[in-house]
Amino acid sequence: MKIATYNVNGINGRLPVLLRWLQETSPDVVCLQELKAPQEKFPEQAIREIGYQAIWHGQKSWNGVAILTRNLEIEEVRRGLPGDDEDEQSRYIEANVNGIRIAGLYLPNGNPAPGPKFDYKMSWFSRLQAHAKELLSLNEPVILTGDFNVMPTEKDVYKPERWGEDALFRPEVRAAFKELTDQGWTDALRKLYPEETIYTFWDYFRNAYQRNAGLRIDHFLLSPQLEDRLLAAGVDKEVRGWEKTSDHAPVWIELKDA
DNA sequence: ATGCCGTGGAAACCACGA
Repeated sequence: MKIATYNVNGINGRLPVLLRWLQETSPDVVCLQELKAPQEKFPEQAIREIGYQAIWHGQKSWNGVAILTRNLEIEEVRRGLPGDDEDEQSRYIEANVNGIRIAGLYLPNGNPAPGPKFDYKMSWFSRLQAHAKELLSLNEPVILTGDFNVMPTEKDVYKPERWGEDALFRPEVRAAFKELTDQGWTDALRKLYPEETIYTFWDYFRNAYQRNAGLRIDHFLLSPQLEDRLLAAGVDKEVRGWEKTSDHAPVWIELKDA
């Protein structure tokens, strides 16, 4: 089973790219972030026509997350991360698919830091840690995936010395990510490629993609029940070079059948 | 070092992203 995550940066503006990528790579499950569309503007018909069903949590202008599947039933478990009833932002959706609990997330950016946006990021992060702990206690196969807006280590940044104060790389953010993984989650891409330079995002300007000035911020975290089922993982880097493309590239893993 | 690009929505610019 192939599972992918893709921050599309506007699902309607990006629809031709998304459909082409889905048709060329045929992932079984896809988590999308940054739909930037209200609930009723999700392009369900176009996605259905190429063989995918979907659940989504939209929001006007910003955020928005979805889970797509091909020939697999989606049983939605929750939308919205627990721990703050006041949080209106659409950044989290969770479902059971083919015996796996899949959480698709879009962790807040947090810039500028310090400030209220950074505080929101850190509080969202602690809510995620708390919920992730709950999910681990199920002792079932669970995947946390999406745009974490965190480069976990210096290897994940093209120029780490320039990013130390940034909300994606500040020490407390990296510490929060480590605290999360230390619960027992496996960073799937790093497990298979411990030393490689792997990026999932390149800025639109300064020819970042051409210079490979990238960041690794889209991740797959696997519960212990999935560790031995990880067959392969990668980044569909060429998609970042397409016309009218997102600033993120799709990331995927392949799992052995249970 | 930096929103230099790009999106969406409202308004003919602004908020936001990483």
